[in-house]
Amino acid sequence: MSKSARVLYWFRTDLRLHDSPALQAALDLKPAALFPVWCWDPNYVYKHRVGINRFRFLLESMNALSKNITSTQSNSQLLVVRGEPTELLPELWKRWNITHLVIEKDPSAYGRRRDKLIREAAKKSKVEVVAVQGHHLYDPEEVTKRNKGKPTMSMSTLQKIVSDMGDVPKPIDAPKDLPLPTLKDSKSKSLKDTLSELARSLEGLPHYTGKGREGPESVDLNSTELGGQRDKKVTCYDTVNGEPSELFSVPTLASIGMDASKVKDTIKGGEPVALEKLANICKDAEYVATFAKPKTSPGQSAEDPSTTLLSPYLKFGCLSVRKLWWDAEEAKKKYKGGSKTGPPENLNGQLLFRDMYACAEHAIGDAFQRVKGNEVCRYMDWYLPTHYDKNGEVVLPRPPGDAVSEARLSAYKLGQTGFPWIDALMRQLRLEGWMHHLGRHSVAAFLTRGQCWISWERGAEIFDEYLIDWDPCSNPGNWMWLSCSAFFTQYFRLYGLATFPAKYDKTGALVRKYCPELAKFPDKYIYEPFNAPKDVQQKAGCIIGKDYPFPMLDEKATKGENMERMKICYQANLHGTSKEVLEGKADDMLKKQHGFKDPPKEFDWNNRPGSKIPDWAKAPKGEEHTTKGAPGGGNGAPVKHEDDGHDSDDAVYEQEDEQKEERGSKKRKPAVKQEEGKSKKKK
DNA sequence: GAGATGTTGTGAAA
DNA sequence: TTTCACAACATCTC
Repeated sequence: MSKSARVLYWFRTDLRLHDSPALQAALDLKPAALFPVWCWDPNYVYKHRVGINRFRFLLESMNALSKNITSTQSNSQLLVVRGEPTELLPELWKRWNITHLVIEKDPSAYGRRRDKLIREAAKKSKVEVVAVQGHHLYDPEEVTKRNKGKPTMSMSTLQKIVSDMGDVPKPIDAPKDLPLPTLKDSKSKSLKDTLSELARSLEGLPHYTGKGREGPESVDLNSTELGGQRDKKVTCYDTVNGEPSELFSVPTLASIGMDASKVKDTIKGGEPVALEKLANICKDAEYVATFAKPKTSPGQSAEDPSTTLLSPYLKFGCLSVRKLWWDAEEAKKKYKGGSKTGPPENLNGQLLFRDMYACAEHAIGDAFQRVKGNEVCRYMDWYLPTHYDKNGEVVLPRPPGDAVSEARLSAYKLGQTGFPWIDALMRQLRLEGWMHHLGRHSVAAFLTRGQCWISWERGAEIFDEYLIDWDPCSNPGNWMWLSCSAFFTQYFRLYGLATFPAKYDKTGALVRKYCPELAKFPDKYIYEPFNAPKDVQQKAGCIIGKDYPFPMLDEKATKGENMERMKICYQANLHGTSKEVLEGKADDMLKKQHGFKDPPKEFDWNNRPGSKIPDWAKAPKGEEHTTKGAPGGGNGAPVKHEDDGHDSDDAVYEQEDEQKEERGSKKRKPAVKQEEGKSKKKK
């Protein structure tokens, strides 16, 4: 049987050749032919929020993989076909006489939904499917089974389960040879011949014209209308297998309608880069052996990170998680110094957290990315929640929420909140597609339970769009953690917008880098330039309220109100699957029972022009500071943005004077007036 | 049922 | 630099 096996190896979550148990399983079939395929899925192009940086990283990784395949087998390469996998793959099986489809298990909810359809199609086509776990340390399916179908909600739970599952498997080497991707009666002598033959075999296939099978057909989540980064036409689906001059080639950024000049490619994709980075990290045995995540500084940039910055490579499978695990173990052994760190704070512990979120997501499914229907997610009456239609489908674009929250979300996304620490982090994210884990803590807590009281779903969407390493399990998992919706409950622990970064870097290097308009402020005021006396601001060449925005809210006041509000929500003890939540009555109930306040109503944008904000940090032309195009849509609230910052000088000085007066009493002037009357709990 | 524990808070006091 | 109160959560162990 195995002699005549003809394998289609479908790459998805595993853009590598080293330590790929699935690829090994394919080779174990001793196939007569092996087709290394990437199906350029329109659902990923249109129906997932993916920004330029993640697409760039993915395309680089695909190109690197293709090169790697060719250097292993000169007459092979990554065969990129463009179309809906459920339609296209069955055609390939038929035309290439495929007997086996081999895949690395994709444990995400979307992956499982897609693969279920593929399995059904394969059954009809009499193609055998071989699916092998390889993306995590342990198989989320197996862990969930051992946890009786329940989500793994704590590190100790996960550790207890996996302690019975044996060691993490040792990594295996990359194959030294690969079978050829040739047709049964092939006469090809070269890669070029092979590609031509394969292209001829696909003649007559219609090219894909839709926007993916998932969700409403017309919706393109990455279009600029919906706040995305696609401003040009998608052309990658004009052919099934690429242009005749570059058959089965990796698409370009331009062909997915995105402009590469808009991002900074600090983090390069690909398996070779990943392996080199890992080797360099493991050379420093002390670093690996004493690594303690909470002690690493969020104030360092991607060029000189305090962490490994390997997450993007794990996300796309450019790096095997088992290789990282065992190389770290080996490095640790070499360290003869004092005390070594252990899980959960060490490197291996970080990988265990990744598994914990994957296993939790596996048990919950699609709802893991949302509040509603998510049994582990505590319900809070956040502003800007996700809306659903009568059929329970998410409404896109999202109907507008209150104007102030929309405006705050927009400023947050652009890094123009008036809080340097938040703005530097958000601009770093937008520009480079990465942010230190503790920086993510800061901005996530700020948006949700800390200051803005905006749903973590909105924050997760922004991360979804900008982060290279976005992961369907870790990202929502961490947003629930930081918003105290799940996994973590100590809501009285909150990150200060100046105190927390100052713990790591009193000089504010990250702020100076990403908020250059603030670069000349003395250390004392770098995280709170709005507290600097007027002469200091003048000397720094940056007047707050004119060259850099005034803070968009009062940090301490919102902190106090929101903490009280968290307490009330915890007492109400509603979750995503509570009856009141599913029936849409939770907000009214909470409001009635606990006297919650309405959303804030005033937002004085005239005092937030920010004329010295660098061009790259500004909103795209025509979308300056409008909530139109906020993630998931918006109401286009009347938020004004003055590019030159001179139109509203009177208002600026008025505010500055008030600020000066209040400085004596160490109280900051909030940009948003406080609501009349405090919320009162009834107990 | 009590007490300890939980990767990653803050600010004052010792 | 370390320790503890803050006002207080859920979960795990005994």
